[in-house]
Amino acid sequence: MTFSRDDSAGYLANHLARLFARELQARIKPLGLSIGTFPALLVLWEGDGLTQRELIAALDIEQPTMANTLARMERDGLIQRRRDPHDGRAQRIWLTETARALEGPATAAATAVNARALAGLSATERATFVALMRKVVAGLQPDDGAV
Amino acid sequence: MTFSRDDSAGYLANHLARLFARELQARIKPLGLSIGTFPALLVLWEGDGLTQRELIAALDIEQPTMANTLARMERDGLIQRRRDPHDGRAQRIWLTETARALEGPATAAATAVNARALAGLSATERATFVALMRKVVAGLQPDDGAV
DNA sequence: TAGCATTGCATTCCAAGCTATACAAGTGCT
DNA sequence: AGCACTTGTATAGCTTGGAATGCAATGCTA
Repeated sequence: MTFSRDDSAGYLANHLARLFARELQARIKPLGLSIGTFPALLVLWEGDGLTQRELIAALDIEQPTMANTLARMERDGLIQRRRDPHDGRAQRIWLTETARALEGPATAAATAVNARALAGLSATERATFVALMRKVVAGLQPDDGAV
Repeated sequence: MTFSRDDSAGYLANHLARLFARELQARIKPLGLSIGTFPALLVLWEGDGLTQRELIAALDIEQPTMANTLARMERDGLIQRRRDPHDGRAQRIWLTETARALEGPATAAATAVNARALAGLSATERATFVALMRKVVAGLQPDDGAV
């Protein structure tokens, strides 16, 4: 009775994420983007001027990871950081024109990746798949040591 | 019509994998293991004496990643590498007693993580979830530029 | 059998994620 | 005002993942 990788949700989730990452990277590299910045951009395209803390809350990323990602984004001309006038600790994050211009092509690339990934599933299966992932994420999210 | 993270299979897969990784790491760190070695160990527990190339094929990991992982495993006393007598390029990978002894506790930890992750799903949902992940992985796997 | 292509692995360099830690700016209390 | 506490970021150091490249051993073929 060995532990079977292909029956393990965790193993499959890891494999799945790597495959998605490979696909997405291939498609957005030509745009000058890398996958780590993508989640942050998705949030900022909806509205920028957020603090690092707000981004973290939206994305469930650890703070040092986000700090690091933002540093790369600033280096690569995707964002600017300006101190919050009311709170000297915080910085508000603003997209550059470059980053704004990438919203269309970048989300199109992500949509294409999702489409390719789910190509083998029926419409019902796709909906089920996404719903189940959402459910598992939600259940795993907090320190749900609930009774 | 913005791109919605929580409707995106790719975003969810990434989030899911991070949550699984956090959980598993917490549980196997006390054993002296880290998550990157886990897939390799699962294969080797089924039978060692494999080459790096064979491990890579089993796990769909890039070669430099595996080389790196194996180097850490050797450093940490989990494996030994011995040259293949018939092929001077290849090395065969053998588990140490330490690594062998960890099979029980480590797979128990992974099983516990899976159980916790899927706790909110019915038995049917669990089966569906795993089956769908497998299907998407399979579809994404090759360079399926099929006509 | 000499030359070339292939194979197996290592190395370098980078991104992206994490933990642990540090530190400065704000807040609250006295 | 002074102090402790909290909050927002940054830094150091590690793991895990990949691309690009190098190199030695092997295999193939003319």
